[in-house]
Amino acid sequence: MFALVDCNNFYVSCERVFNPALEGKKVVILSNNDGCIIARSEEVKPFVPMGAPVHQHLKMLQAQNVQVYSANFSLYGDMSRRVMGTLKRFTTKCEIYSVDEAFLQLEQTTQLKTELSQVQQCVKQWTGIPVSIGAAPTKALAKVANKIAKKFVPRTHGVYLIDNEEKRVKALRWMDIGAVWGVGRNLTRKLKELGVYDAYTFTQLSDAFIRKKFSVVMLRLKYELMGKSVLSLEALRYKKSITVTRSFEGTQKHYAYLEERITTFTVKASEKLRRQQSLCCTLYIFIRTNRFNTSQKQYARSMYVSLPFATDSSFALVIAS
DNA sequence: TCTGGGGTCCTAGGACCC
DNA sequence: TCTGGGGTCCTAGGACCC
Repeated sequence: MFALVDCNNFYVSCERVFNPALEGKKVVILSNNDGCIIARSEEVKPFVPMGAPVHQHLKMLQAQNVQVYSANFSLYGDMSRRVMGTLKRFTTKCEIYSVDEAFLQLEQTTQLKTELSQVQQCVKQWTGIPVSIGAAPTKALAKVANKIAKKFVPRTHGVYLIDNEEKRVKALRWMDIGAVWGVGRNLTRKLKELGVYDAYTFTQLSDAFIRKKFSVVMLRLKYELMGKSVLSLEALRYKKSITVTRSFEGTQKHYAYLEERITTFTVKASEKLRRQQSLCCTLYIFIRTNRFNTSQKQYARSMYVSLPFATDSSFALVIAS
């Protein structure tokens, strides 16, 4: 069985740990430059979409008396490590999937639900972060179970298992196709055109049809939703690419400024590289104008720099950049 | 006026080889 | 007038995720 442990409103929860007065209050967290809303407390979700530009919702935020915070990523990273560290005390079979999610691989026993409730309580007690847990025979189904755990908290208390055929079918019939893991906007549109509106209907399409109309990725998804596990736990993951990018505050017109920023980003990237004890042999540098500015001509340039030897040296990388 | 940042994987098509 | 077939590797672009 796979269990997906997902931190509730992670960034907001982190802020609440250090400022308990925010508990029960409406809170949003903003991206770099305070441009977008990247996290919302439960109370805010109904009226502010994820990723929304702040300036379009300022009045609403004020009217609803929402507490607005700039992101503190180093704090969130630290809290994430604490949560993951706690999970790893329960099992070594743990895949850190993102800053606020982890898959655990566990034996299917009659005690599983009780054990997962204990995990949930332990994480809350040790880190202050509330989590929801969904468990099922495959990763994709664990994702579905997690959605249910979160959606029906009064009944599930944040823990839900899909551990028999009846629950699996019921869950898939309930699940909107667009909410399934791996089905984004474009695939949703395509599937709905074919009359597929829920996850269960998707699993009724033939393998050949899925392979022909979509890709091997979607075929794997079908197997996963059918309860046949094809995605395994990836406990150790080294990043294959490391990125440092920023949007600038306003329009920049001086070459020297760009040069300084690129140097800074390159140094940051090489620090990340050394932290995971890797070397790199290619550098990619790109720049582009504000893509939301429709009144002026857009500009975008990029280039790859192949290094003569693999390195993690800030110096070598900055010279190359 | 103001719109984030960091990742993964797959596929089609071109270049090249025998 | 006729112009193969099969393979690999690389890259850009597109899809997705949180």
